[in-house]
Amino acid sequence: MQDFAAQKNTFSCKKGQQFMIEGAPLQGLYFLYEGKVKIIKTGIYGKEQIVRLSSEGDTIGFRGFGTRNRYLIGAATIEDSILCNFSNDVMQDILKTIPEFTYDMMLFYAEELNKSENKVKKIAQMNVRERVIDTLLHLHKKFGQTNHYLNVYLSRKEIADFAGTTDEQVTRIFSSLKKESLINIVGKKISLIEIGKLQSEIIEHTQL
DNA sequence: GCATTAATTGGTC
DNA sequence: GACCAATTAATGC
Repeated sequence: MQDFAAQKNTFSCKKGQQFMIEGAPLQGLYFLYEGKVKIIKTGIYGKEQIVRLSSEGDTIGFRGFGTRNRYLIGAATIEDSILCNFSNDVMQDILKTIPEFTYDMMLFYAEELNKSENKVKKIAQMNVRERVIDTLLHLHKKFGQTNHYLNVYLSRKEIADFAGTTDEQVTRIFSSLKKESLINIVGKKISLIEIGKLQSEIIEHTQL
């Protein structure tokens, strides 16, 4: 494994930088050392859909190697990040040489596919308010909360892209949630006050 | 400090 | 619930 680890290419990215572009030729697989990244799919009208978010230790671009020769998704940093890149050749060597790694990879794929299916279901079945709440809960689960504030700063637009709606809707839902004292917002910092209530609101409507 | 961008709010379809 | 417009707040230079 040491041999393979030597063949990586580490680089850093400033906030908002797109390092993986839709339609660009494959450059292997990325590993996120530090920072946060959003995975994007751009629609025909220039609308972005955030497919998933990645934090430290996540693998990015795993859908894009081996099969097709171009990426089907894009990725951009949402804060200053450090990434490293493994080329296709290196990846294939690793997969063919280390069965344990390949097995872990397979479990990882299965897991991600499951998450993806759940997300599709959510977008299709939940209303906007529920999707925004779900996004907040996801952020809470993924990045955690310190001093009662989420450890991630996303613009309204980015939250909208993730929830599959528009930034105006996100703003409106934020204000009503704030009025209901379910969340609190100070600048870009978001605080989930009544996590239990937020969760129950989603579950009630999901299990109908 | 000024200019650009993001957030908020109201309105229309 | 999306799109547009106007105002205000925040941010970059």
